[in-house]
Amino acid sequence: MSVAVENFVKAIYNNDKHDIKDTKPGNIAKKLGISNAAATDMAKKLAARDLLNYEKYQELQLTDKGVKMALNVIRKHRLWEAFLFKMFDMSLHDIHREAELLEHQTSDLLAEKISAYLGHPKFDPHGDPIPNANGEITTKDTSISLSEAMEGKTYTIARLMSDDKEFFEFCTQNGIKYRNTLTITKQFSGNKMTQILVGTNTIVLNEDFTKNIYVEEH
Amino acid sequence: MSVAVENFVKAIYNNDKHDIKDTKPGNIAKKLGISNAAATDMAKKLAARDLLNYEKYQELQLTDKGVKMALNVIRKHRLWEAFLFKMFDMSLHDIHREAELLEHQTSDLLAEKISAYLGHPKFDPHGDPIPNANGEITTKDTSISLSEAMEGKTYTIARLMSDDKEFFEFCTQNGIKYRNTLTITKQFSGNKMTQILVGTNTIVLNEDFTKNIYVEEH
DNA sequence: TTTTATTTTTAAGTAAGCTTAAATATTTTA
DNA sequence: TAAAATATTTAAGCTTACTTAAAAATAAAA
Repeated sequence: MSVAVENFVKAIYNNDKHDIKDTKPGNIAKKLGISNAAATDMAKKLAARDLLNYEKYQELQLTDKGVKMALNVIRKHRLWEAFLFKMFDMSLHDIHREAELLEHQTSDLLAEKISAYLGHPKFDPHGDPIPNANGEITTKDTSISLSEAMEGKTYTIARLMSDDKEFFEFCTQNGIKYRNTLTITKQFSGNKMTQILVGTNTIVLNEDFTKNIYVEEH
Repeated sequence: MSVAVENFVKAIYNNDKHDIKDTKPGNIAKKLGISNAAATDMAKKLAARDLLNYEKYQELQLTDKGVKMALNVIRKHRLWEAFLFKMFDMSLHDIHREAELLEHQTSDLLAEKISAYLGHPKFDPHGDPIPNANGEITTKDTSISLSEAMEGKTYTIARLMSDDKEFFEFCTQNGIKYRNTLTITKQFSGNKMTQILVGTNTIVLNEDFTKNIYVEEH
């Protein structure tokens, strides 16, 4: 299974989970930074390998086999994140970047060794759940996007979902991290801007940032 | 720099160091498990990129740039070996296999973090020297192949050079490991067979194994 | 030294993973 | 609902990293 295939399957899986459901080739292409034509092409090839269902102009749907592959890669990614986070003093963004590469070159054996070393953690440093060796996520996710949360309420940060370096730098600088607490002090004009309180810091976020922050009721 | 290029350059470097010097495409091809034609092809391409000097029917010679690339990859390989060896209970062969993959997906930053964590080690678990971040090997190598060592003498094991799983299993089972001591008790018919004493074990090795064991005078 | 065996090189071809440009279908909006 | 905008697909083409088969050169053996 090549890097391109693993990334394609992973992109569909992640998109399916977290975006406004749009798994058509164009949207996957955008996530992967490839052309629409390349994505359509790949979709056809993966359909032939029973990793996804493809019908012209329709959404791409992973088969069980495709989901299994995605979860296997995601497991390795998140284990690497947890491991690097524990071992080395590196930014969340740098850790993410390393994991993005290492995930494709990690045997199931090594993944298991890392998992055991960490005490089989259920979450990575962003708060994302780590699938077990069978590709099952045993924790249930009750988190909501901060852009959908309610003014006046206090939440626990459940996940930080982003590939963007600036987002993580911003979070680090402002105490926005996994398991910290925040309160929504004010929402402006249809949730386009959100004012939050983290520790003693009052911060105003726009939607580009709030949509990446997932929280749970306190 | 692709995996194929890194492995090609690495194969020339390693071969140049340790084999009866033969860096012609055919020999490199054999090491990499590709066809002679593919190796010739690659040699021409890498010559165009100033990584090696290529002249028809002649030995391939790495340029300074090529050596630098090789040492950068080798550094990452050996750091991973040292790191995995320290962290996890895995066989030397499994560790080698993981490192063979991870070496190509490791940033200089991560390599430096691993090196620092280990206290900037000078040798990996096979006894191979680890180049520093500038691609310099600061230790001088005075080891010789066991197949060239002398009967009756006692040596310290300096390096175990092999990709072969059975070789490492054999070594592990018989106490043949980095920094252990061995004595050559008998040599047979022009060094084709060598009898050694390791701890309380007497072992007879054929040349396929002795050529992979490097030793230093005691 | 000449023949034979081995290597190296060239040539032609393949698969994966991309690209751009044009054709076709779908979606939006007026 | 028809026109305009957008997205998807098809088609043609490129690069990398291989392959096999044949030609050419080198190395070994008689």
